Amino acid sequence: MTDDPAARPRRGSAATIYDVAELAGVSASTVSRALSKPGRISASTEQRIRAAAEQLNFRVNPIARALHTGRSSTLALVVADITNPVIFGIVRGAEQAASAAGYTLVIAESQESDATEAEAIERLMPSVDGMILATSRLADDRIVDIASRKAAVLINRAVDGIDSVLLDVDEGVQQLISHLSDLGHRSIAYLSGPDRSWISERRWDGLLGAAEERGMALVEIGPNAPTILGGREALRRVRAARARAVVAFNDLIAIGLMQAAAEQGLEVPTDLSVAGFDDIFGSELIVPPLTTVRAPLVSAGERAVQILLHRLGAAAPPLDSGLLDTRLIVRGSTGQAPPPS
Amino acid sequence: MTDDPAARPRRGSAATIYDVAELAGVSASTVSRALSKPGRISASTEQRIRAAAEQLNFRVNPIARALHTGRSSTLALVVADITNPVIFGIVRGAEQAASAAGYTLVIAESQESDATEAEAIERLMPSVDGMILATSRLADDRIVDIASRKAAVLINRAVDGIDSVLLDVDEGVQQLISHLSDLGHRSIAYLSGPDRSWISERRWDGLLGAAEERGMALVEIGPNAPTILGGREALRRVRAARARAVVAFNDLIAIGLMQAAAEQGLEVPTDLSVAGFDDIFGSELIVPPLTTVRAPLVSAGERAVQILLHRLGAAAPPLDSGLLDTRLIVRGSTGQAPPPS
DNA sequence: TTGTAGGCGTTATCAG
DNA sequence: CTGATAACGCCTACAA
Repeated sequence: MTDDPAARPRRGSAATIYDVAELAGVSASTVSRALSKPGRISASTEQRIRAAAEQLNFRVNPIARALHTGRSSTLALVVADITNPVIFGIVRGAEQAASAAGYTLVIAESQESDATEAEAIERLMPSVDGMILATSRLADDRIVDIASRKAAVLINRAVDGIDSVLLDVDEGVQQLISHLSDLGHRSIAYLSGPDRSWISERRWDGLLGAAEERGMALVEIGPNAPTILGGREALRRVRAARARAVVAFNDLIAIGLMQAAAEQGLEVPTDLSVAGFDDIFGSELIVPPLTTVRAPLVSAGERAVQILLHRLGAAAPPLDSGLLDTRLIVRGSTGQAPPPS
Repeated sequence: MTDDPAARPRRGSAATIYDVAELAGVSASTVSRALSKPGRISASTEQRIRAAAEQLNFRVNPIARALHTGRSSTLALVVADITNPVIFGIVRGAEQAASAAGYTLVIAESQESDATEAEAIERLMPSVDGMILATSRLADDRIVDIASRKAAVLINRAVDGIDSVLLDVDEGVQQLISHLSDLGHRSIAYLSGPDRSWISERRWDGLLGAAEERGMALVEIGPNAPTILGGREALRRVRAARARAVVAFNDLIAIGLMQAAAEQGLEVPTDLSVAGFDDIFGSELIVPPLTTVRAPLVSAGERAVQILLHRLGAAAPPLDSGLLDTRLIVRGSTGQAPPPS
């Protein structure tokens, strides 16, 4: 006696399993089973259900599923600054790995502020299955706390007991120092990154060790904002230090330094050798092209997702679980040390 | 007679409004009200509820809320290629505007494939409140279909009846053509973008109009992949065409062309003037720095989000609703036309 | 193999 | 102003 609404979902909104069930003449739970665990259901009904779902253009509602299962098939990637080209590679790698596994990636930017970062994390926490912290400004204990509540993986930072994707800085740093040494440099200035940046300190440590080995002098100039502007502003102190070879925390700083140097008539690499880290887009575009320690950023993003998926039981562990290699890319910004004056 | 579990939520998982309610000695619905619409509740109970929520470290579960309200406070941004620097600005603007409004941004990459794009959209559709299609490869009718099911806004593409953020190409193009004309160029080659790219055709149309006005010759060379490699591969045809002034679909193509030209001993801008579109990161880094038509990408991303939020009733309409201005940035890659031979 | 009956955490409706 | 109660769409014991 009621009219038959089976052929279409109610009022414009998306079809539900009930609509499909009605059309296929089965119960909603059967539909649910047919769609989520194929094979555990009679072939003929499964056939009918699939046809009905198709006809209704049905999609499971990930939100409803997530509410019940507690898993949203969503991963969060938290970064300090989206405009930093270092992030691009990580984002790309993570996005590809995530979507290949049927996961969605949400991106949050902390804008270099730990308060903003903490807030973004809290906000995202209930709706993601895991978090990737790519350039966290958070203190170790905050990170431990986060990881205790949700699967988490760090990129380029180590905290005891927390999964992380680490780069083998030493490898590239050794190559870099040896390269500069070969060019006759005996003294190096390191333009450090932001204060309390874990990765900046790792790079500094690596440089320190490598410089000591070769009896080279090393001074630190910083902290510097990890941006082109940060590099430009560092020139003054570089000149004051009479540095002839500068290693910057990242390529952005190196590029800024080179720009400012050029404006003041300083020749790179004749008067000043400059090297960076990361090998971002743009590093080989500038003149002279930048000598830099390349980091496999895309792989880092990929691996972070793989680790997370493995932790979530949604994938096999990453094939290769060691450190990611870094290596020196020699281009034109480093040259022979000027003769001692 | 039962033990009192009020002080902590059950077994490790996050606290719910019931936990808060129990601790505060009120009902769950009161908690819900107190937290979502402050003021509509007695000050004292609201006080107590807030304290209890605080103590339990309670966060509303966005998934549960979304299931009931049908709104997830999430926006999707669909792009063709994350590695394309044009996207960076859009992502940044969109992310900032979204998170400022308490919205989450999810990013999906279609990898230049319309099938992948359609799939990503279908997958995201049920769990977002709106979609931004930034570089869609989809046909008009598919887009219309999507927009009929979910709030949608296009960037850099117009489809009848669909909201979009458009750039005033003509403005920048006029300036560019007039600039080249002033330099004595009478003939221009346009390196077009991907086949069926809406924006490439708009740029072509603009160039055509401006060139006609000035009686300049214009030829199209393409289609080209919108990448550095695409630009490199175009050099051969540029030489064959004896072009002295080239306008590339985007900066990436322009940069690739300049690289290849330099390798073959062609001087820019002496032998060849090159200009691009977008003013991406890197355009002013290369040598000579690239003359380009700047697009306000960050603003485009911002405005797309604003439009969406307005459509969703979550914000006021964008203050300025006209076309976004583009304008010529003259740098070193364009120069005097060589004397007629 | 299939159906029934909760329940996931929240909000909205409707009484009180 | 506050408290029951019923959805939201899906999944999963438990029954049949």
